[in-house]
Amino acid sequence: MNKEFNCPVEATISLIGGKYKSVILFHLMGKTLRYSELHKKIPKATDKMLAQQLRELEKDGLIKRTVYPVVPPKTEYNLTEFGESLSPILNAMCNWGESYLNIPSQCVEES
Amino acid sequence: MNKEFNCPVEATISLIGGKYKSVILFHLMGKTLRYSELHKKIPKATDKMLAQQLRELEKDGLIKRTVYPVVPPKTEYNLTEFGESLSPILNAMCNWGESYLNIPSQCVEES
DNA sequence: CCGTATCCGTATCGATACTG
DNA sequence: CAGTATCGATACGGATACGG
Repeated sequence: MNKEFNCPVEATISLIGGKYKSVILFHLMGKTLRYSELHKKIPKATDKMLAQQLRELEKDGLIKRTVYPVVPPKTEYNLTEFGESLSPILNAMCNWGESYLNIPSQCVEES
Repeated sequence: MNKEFNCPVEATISLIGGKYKSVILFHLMGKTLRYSELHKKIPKATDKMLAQQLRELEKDGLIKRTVYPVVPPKTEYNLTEFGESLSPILNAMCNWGESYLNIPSQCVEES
């Protein structure tokens, strides 16, 4: 697999371009969420997809996964500093989607 | 195919998330390029991929394709206003890729 | 020059079932 | 609760050949 990129844009997309990756990252901005909370926010993703994308984001150093050895199980996800550095991009994507695609904003969280 | 999105970010990615789409859009920002010029800037893409992604971008109203009926053939691509509105996102992705991934910038064009 | 057509392997994604 | 395992469909992407 070729991991060299000619263009920064291409490199960036390779990290956040997955079907649910940018959405996951967006929901985790400035927050810590449990697996089930994350899943509620992205209902269309199956467990398989969600777990897989989370593993990749973790491998790429964008998110941190914390497992609490309790019953019932508890796993929390949050962005690393590296992940947080994506905020300008994620916010730009959210704003654009709202403005130009008229997507109802469930991104700007209601409390 | 489900075209409804829960989140603006997801909707945005669905338009620019293709392997070469964001790179194409980026190279066309504020410019008009011929097919061959575009291909030179994205050498890794095959003719098939480049043409396919260009068709999709055209279908989604992000780029305009102009064919000149001359010999040899001449086809030019440029962003629509809709496409230009993505500039903040594309620039953010380029800046981030340069800053955090240390990709040599061939994005900021040398003349 | 600007593509399309065909074939084909791989990666992505979904559905379902199951588990500590 | 937080996943994994398995199977299968389809989309993505590359190689090559060809055409107006």
